[in-house]
Amino acid sequence: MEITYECNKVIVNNLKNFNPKHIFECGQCFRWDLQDDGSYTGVAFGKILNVKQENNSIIFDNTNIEDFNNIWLNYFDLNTDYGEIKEYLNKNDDVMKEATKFGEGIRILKQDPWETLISFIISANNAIPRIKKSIELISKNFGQYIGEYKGKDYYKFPSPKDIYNISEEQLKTCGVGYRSKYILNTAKKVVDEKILLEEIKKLNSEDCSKSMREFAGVGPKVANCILIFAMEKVEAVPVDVWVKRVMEHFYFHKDTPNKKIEQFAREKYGKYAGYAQQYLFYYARELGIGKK
DNA sequence: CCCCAGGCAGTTA
DNA sequence: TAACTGCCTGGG
Repeated sequence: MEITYECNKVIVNNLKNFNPKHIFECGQCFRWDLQDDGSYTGVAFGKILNVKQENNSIIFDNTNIEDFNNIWLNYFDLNTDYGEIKEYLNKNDDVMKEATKFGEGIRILKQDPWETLISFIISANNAIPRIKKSIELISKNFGQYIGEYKGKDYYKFPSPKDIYNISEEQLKTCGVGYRSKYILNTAKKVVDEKILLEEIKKLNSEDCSKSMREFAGVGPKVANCILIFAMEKVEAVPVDVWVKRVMEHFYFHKDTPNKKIEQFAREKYGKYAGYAQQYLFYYARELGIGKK
């Protein structure tokens, strides 16, 4: 990995295991949008960034050295060796060999806990395009304006206090439906009880999950998503319909309870079970594996 | 028109 | 503690 700096952009050469499409379309994030030139523009930690792959380079546009080192290096998990992870997962597992080849450039983003908490409450029983639309509207309507990039305005994801101060009716205009109650309750709980998600992040996997499930609208699957995508618990295995389908298709050959699938994955893939889940999810969803 | 989507909470037995 | 059911919304 060689990093060079130019005016308003950071270029990383020879970065292995990094593919913007795989990263942004593997279901872990909702605020990155594909542009006409094949790049992705998104907002994270209050900053607008554009990511483009060109030959052997990844170009991070609209940023500088400080932000790259302080935010993006960690956000994109650039110090983790995904080659080693894949090697570990692929051992004695032909399905995983295919899945890691298919989503070779996946990286688990280290996202903001609050934004991830609300985003995955919205994700329950919902479709990705609609989740994205709701989060965009919530940010636009209730988040702080950041600036414009290539003719489009961008907004921060609203803070707990920002959401605390809005009504259920206002929130429903963002298309979240019955989840509005959960979102408002969660904002109220965080503000009133002065909950520090960064402290919860320090807990072990089990306690962290327990804490998250105290929020309305957070069950086992959503909690595991928050754990892996924001709490750095890379052994967490969210079992959604796609992971359920792919696991039943390749390993169980029959209808299996989600809990059993989670347990199986954690035993089979150990400390990297969360990564395994992510490769399997992307593989299954893109190819429609197990879909009736 | 009907169907369902990356689950959850609330209610039964 | 497992099984069952309704649920906002909008695109196919």
